Amino acid sequence: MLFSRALIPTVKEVPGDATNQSHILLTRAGFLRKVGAGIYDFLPLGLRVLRKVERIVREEMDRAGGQEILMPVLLPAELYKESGRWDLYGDVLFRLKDRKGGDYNLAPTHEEVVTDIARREIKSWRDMPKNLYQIQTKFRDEPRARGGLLRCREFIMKDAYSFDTTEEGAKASYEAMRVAYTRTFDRMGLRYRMVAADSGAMGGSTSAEFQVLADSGEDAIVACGNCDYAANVEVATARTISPARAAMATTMPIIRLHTPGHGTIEQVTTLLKIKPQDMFKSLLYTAPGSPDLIMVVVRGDHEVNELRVARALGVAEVFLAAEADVKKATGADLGFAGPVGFSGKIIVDRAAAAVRNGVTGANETDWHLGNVNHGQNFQADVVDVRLAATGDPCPNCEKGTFTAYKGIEAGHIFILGTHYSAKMGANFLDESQQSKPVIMGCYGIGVSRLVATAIEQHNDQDGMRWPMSLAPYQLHICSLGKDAPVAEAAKKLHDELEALGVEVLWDDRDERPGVKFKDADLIGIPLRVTIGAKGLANGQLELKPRTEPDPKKAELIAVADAARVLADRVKAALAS
RNA sequence: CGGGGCGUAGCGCAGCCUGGUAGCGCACCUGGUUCGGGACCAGGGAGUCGGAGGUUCAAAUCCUCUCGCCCCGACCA
Repeated sequence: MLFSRALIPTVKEVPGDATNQSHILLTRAGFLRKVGAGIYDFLPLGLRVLRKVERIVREEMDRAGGQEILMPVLLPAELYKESGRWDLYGDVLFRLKDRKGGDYNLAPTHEEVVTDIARREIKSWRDMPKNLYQIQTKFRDEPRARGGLLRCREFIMKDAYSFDTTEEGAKASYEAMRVAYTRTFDRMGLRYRMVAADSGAMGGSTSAEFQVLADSGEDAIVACGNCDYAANVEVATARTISPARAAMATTMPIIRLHTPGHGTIEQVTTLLKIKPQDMFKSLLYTAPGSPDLIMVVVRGDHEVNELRVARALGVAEVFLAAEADVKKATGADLGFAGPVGFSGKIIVDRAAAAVRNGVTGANETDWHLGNVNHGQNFQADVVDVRLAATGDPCPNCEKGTFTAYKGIEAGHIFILGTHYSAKMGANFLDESQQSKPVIMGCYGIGVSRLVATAIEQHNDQDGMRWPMSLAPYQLHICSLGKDAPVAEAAKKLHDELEALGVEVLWDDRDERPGVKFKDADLIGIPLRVTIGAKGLANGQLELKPRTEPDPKKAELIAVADAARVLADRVKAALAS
């Protein structure tokens, strides 16, 4: 491809609304343009990367026994009404009406549609196992689209669905997908962890997320330094160290502490010269169906795991109470809530329950209490409700400790069981002529999100650094100056490489060298070839990998057999 | 959903407080000089100031409504 003919609108200025590297670089390098909130154009280079991601995903799904299908995005509401998600999905579901006033929605995912296929086409135990997948656009009206391609309202996803006759079969299907995902992300050169995850509203028994490690990620995960255990903090078990210590300390009589204007943990610890782990942090939550606020108490240095709070209360989710409600329930301003004397239900985390002679809010503005002890000064249900964090002991091997990471969820695999098949009547006849619901699994990969995710892990101050497997082109030729021999040599090399099956971008523009080098670094094609008049006079051209930080460091290659040598380099990089 | 902020040329922004001829940088076009890490000089084109209504002799500027967009938060009470 000739740069002069391509649409590659690079810009020097950082887009005003971009906050993360992938969004900034995709925009600056001319891969992506914003159309609306969470809605984007893929320009030629961006689409080429997207296609590379799709190709790898497709190859690995096919290898694992999947069959590709294509389901519609526009869905009659009946399907989602049948599964109950027409109501459950709430505002996230894009809804519309046709000219007759009939209800429709845009598909946020396709369990209902694929289950509809299954109930019509999969009738016998002989028809299974099956694995159907598609690469298709999804629509979700996110409360807040953000991060460029990382969280969009319209995005491209690979979703696969497995159908089995038995639990064991479903587990085998799940395992095949796990292996396929590992291969997929390995081929993309990503650093990731497979982590235990919440099955959430999906209602399945087994699920795991593939989290690509990146500081810009929205998800928090913890991983053991000693064994393979890794989990989303939502589900990680945070164990408490030596509860025996608590029993040893003698309790002291409660005291009142004047803390005017000091409401936060940080302010109180500074004022009283104590450590956060000697404080009780009290948060108030509302739960659907419960008129009263629930107080959750964790140690001052810990965070509340809201998912676990919800589980402990037997509800789907809980919400932090509004400021006005907190004042009403405690009689004090924010920052001075505490369990002593609180009349409502209290849940205390196991670690907080072990705190002896701790400090907490007095439910009176500008006052705290000292020497507070669970069991003596307040009663509460003891439940593990805190988030796991760095340094916590691993519950799996009991030797290692957790390290916390930020991750971008790139894939999620579930065993769904009969959640949808039972509800929608996707049944089959087994060998003994009994009708049973098929056992399903579902497996997603965020295809368009991966384009951005790869950049989050592969960039530097000059631009993107694509792995060969995802690069929009494999080799970038910069021809410098206007000398006819240089242009001729570049054209010859370009044509020869294309004939050898190499994807080449030749910067043939009438631009100064600096402009070409800056654009080449920004676009981030893994191999760059420079052809200049001086080198050409010696029969040489220069090869520089994008990952080489020294701009002057380049390998000299004889022009005579450059095409063959370079094609071999590309092949080698693809194979590694 | 709560809080904050922004909509002015293709992009990034100033001007608004204190109403009076719409500006800067990048990009773009023309000519010239340059040419191995985002050149320089000269000239030029390009904007219903998000939209609607109002106040006023006069509105980008003040008021009301509305649409769009961004950030923070959905936590440390």
